[in-house]
Amino acid sequence: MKRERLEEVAEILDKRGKMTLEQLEEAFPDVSQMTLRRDLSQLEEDGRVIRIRGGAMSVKEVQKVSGEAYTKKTTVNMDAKIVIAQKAATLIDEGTSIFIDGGTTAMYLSKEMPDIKCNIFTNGIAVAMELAQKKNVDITVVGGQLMKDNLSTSSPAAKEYFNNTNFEIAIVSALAFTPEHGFSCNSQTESDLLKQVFRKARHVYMMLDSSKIGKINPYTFAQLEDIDVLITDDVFPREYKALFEQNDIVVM
Amino acid sequence: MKRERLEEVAEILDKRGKMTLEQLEEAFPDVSQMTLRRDLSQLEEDGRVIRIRGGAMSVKEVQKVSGEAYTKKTTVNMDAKIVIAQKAATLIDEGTSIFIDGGTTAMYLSKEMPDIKCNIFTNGIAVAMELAQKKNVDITVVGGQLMKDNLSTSSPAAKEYFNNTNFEIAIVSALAFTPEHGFSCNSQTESDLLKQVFRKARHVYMMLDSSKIGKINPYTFAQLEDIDVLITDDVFPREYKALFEQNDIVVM
DNA sequence: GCTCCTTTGTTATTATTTAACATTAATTTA
DNA sequence: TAAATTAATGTTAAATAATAACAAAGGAGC
Repeated sequence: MKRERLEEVAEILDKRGKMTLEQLEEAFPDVSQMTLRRDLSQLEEDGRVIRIRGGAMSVKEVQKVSGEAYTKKTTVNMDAKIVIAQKAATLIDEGTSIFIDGGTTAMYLSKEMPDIKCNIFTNGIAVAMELAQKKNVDITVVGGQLMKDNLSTSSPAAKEYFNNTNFEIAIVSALAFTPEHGFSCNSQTESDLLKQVFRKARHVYMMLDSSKIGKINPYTFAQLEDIDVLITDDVFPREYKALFEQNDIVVM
Repeated sequence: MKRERLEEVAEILDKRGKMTLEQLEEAFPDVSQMTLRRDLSQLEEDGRVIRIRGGAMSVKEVQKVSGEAYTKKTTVNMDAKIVIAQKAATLIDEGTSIFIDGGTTAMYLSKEMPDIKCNIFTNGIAVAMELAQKKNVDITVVGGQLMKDNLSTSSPAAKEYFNNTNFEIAIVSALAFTPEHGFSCNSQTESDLLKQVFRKARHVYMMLDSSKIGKINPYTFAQLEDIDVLITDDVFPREYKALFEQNDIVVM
């Protein structure tokens, strides 16, 4: 109930750019002003909205106003990534030990995830910061050199460390996929780390939005047979879907 | 006169990200609040600033906020910490290898720091995210369990890792200090980590705002003789200053 | 010097936000 | 399932901030 409303408020603000509290009250006649205020506070904490006197403004709008092209990866295929992340979030059970990577999809996943008792290992510091808001989640961050483009860390030492760690699930995404080259990324040490994670994980879930298909990145970290479940969006090509299913991969 | 001030207001806002009117008044003691308000109105029309209740925010900051998970923890003694951080930032030279801790003062330090070639090791993920914006800085994040209150990580494995790492400078802060109990924090593993860092650092700089004095936290990680330079604010008690200087510590 | 115009300061008014508490709904636990 | 706990919402009063309106001060041009 609250969750949905929050989402709606964010959406209408993204659409209209800027609204006064009065306008928001008109749009949501069933809740009090105070509740809307509280919603805005929360959206502000999530970085989706800026509160201004008398109302609020969507961050998207601010970016437009400032005239700067916002070239971050966070916007590429963002809607698909959110849907994928929401789906993945439903697969997380209480008490499990999970590895999550540091990609943008993982970032959305950590936002959507329920606040349940579980152990999460991640190499994404943005993911870690997001998860830090959930009080039941225990977080362990992989150490190592930070890559500035995707805010993820990796190191040979971390790979060693994971020798004696086990995961129920590893939820990762790739920067690129082709049937011949498998799933690939752009960092050697990250690739090594992920290979090690897969060795220790009981199930591997791959989040792959369709924009990644047909692309190749330098370091392959997984082939079709390494993964168990594929979570993707609805424009995922049919022939690829068949290919995955032939390899006993559940496609969602 | 007006033009210059407008420019200055815009600059300081770009730098500090967000300021209350009160802070602006401190920064511009010669003009009235109303004038500053009018300045903000104008900057808002120019699209350089977003006015929020109680102050304003630079558009640049808004863009950052939208990318990051924004954990707002408006700090106690924030002004003192900023001054301390600014001072500490001047002590960083090109090409050095530096350890920075994960405290809030360190967070401000990473904002104020120049974008020069250097290697920074940190156990603070908020610090790491901030530094990620500087393209010349090479960042290594300490791995381990994340403490949600201060967004810092630590682990015995990280301590091992630092056995073969050297630092020119370690810049840290403490949660508490008394002459008898030394510098203390609230985490055993973090304390262990810092002790190890001090062993490998040529110089240790301690950032300590005066609100920390006379307090005690459970884990002592350093005594007076372990540190070389103390960076503090101007309400630091005189008798403590003498005490530090007796121990060959430079007080700034 | 004066006059017009811009900038700044002061105060009173208005509007918005926060805080505090009461109430209801939802979740957990026994 | 009911009781207990926690989270969400609503209501009101109090605090806070923003605006408006006007007065005063500073400058530029004559």
